[in-house]
Amino acid sequence: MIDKGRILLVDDEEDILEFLSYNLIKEGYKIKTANNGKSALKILEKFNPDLIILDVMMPEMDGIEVCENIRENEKNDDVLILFLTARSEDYSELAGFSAGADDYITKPIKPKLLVSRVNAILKRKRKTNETNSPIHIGEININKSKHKLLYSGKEIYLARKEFNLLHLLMTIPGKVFTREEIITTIWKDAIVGDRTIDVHIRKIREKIGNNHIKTVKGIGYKFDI
Amino acid sequence: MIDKGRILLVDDEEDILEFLSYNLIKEGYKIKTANNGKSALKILEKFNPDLIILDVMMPEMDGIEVCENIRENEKNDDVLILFLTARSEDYSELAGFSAGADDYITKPIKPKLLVSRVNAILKRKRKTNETNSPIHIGEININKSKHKLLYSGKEIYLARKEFNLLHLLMTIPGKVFTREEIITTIWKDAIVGDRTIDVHIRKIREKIGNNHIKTVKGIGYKFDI
DNA sequence: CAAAATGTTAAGTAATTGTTAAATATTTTA
DNA sequence: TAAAATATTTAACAATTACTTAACATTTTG
Repeated sequence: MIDKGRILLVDDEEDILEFLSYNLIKEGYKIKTANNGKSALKILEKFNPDLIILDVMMPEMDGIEVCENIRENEKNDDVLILFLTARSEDYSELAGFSAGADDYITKPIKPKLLVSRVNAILKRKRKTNETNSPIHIGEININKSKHKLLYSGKEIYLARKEFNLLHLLMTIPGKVFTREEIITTIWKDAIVGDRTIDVHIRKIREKIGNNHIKTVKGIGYKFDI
Repeated sequence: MIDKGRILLVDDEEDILEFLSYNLIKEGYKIKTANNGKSALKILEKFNPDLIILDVMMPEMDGIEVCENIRENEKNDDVLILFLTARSEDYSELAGFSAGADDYITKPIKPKLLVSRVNAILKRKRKTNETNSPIHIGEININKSKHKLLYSGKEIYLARKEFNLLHLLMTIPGKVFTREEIITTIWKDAIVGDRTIDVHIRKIREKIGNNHIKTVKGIGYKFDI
């Protein structure tokens, strides 16, 4: 089955984690679970989910707090957060939204509702992701509208051409972009010499290391994780 | 009472319109009602609501259709749409979200839930929409409606263009505003020379230091914390 | 191994932005 | 309303940064 997306579930009740997992795996999502805020934050670093489903009521660190923690780190700008709240806790919606939540679902959870909501929110995400929104791959975070590149959370400055080039490669990780594609995208109609791309590639590699941009001889370059 | 926002209610049942109106007027919202999709679209043109509450099940044109109609027109990009759906119609959420709804409430409607949901969704909107509300970032406090800038609590005077420019950059911290964006926002259609922006930037930097406004060569300027 | 393609360097060239001070505009004040 | 005070824009030039090139080295491929 195709990878529809990655979801991190956070709840202190094992039953609920299982219930959610069961229904979402059936839909084709990749799932990880955490039963408290701390371990959620830990898993978050490696798992790079598209969506976090977060119970508001948890011992120690509640959902609101976890959410705020997540949002503090710029790296997580583009992860979606969905709250689980008991129907009675009306107030929590307000606090939740201002803490940076994107949506919420009330308990008791109905499978059909859950699934349709998750599908909807992730569909929306994919749509906005295609253009200018931040791309997050592995340790690398690139945000075109902010012209900002984070590598392991550290900001690295790239000049305009370098930035655009890296961004282009990252829009479709794994895809080999031919030299021609690169030229027409980054340089439009300008005519530039043969070594120009290489020099830019070199400068990017100088800054982010040699592990990500791979040369495919005779064709072009690609970004790999 | 202060104008908290404008809401358009659309339902074919008069009882529900009254019930919703009663509860929302009590909260300080301005209300208009329509009992079918056609008249809703008509009212929409003049009333300019912040939020439309839309019943899914209506004769002739159902909520989904109305919603799609609304979203077709770019003018309505920023109006929020909230669906009313009977509990059993789970499927409608899916259709609703993909038609461009922002949230939904299930019938039977509980007043407290309704009100808190509406408050929350409109609060979120105001927060993102309100260009005039004070912005507070780090040591800097800028208040457009008062034309006042505080730096570490101390007032600093900025001339109008300087002020508008700084304010613009601060509306989305981190985002790089291109020179073109800046020109069209601050100068509207006026034609100004190439160095004008730089001079203003320089004056702002003179007053608040060089640590906040960053140059992104070839692109524009951004405000960073 | 030879040809083709890519990598590397440093230097030259181009493009962009910074800085002044003076020229205009605009607003305020008397 | 005229003078004074401020604000804004321009223009000339300096400084900085980005980009490209060219020459040569290295790697890959058939």
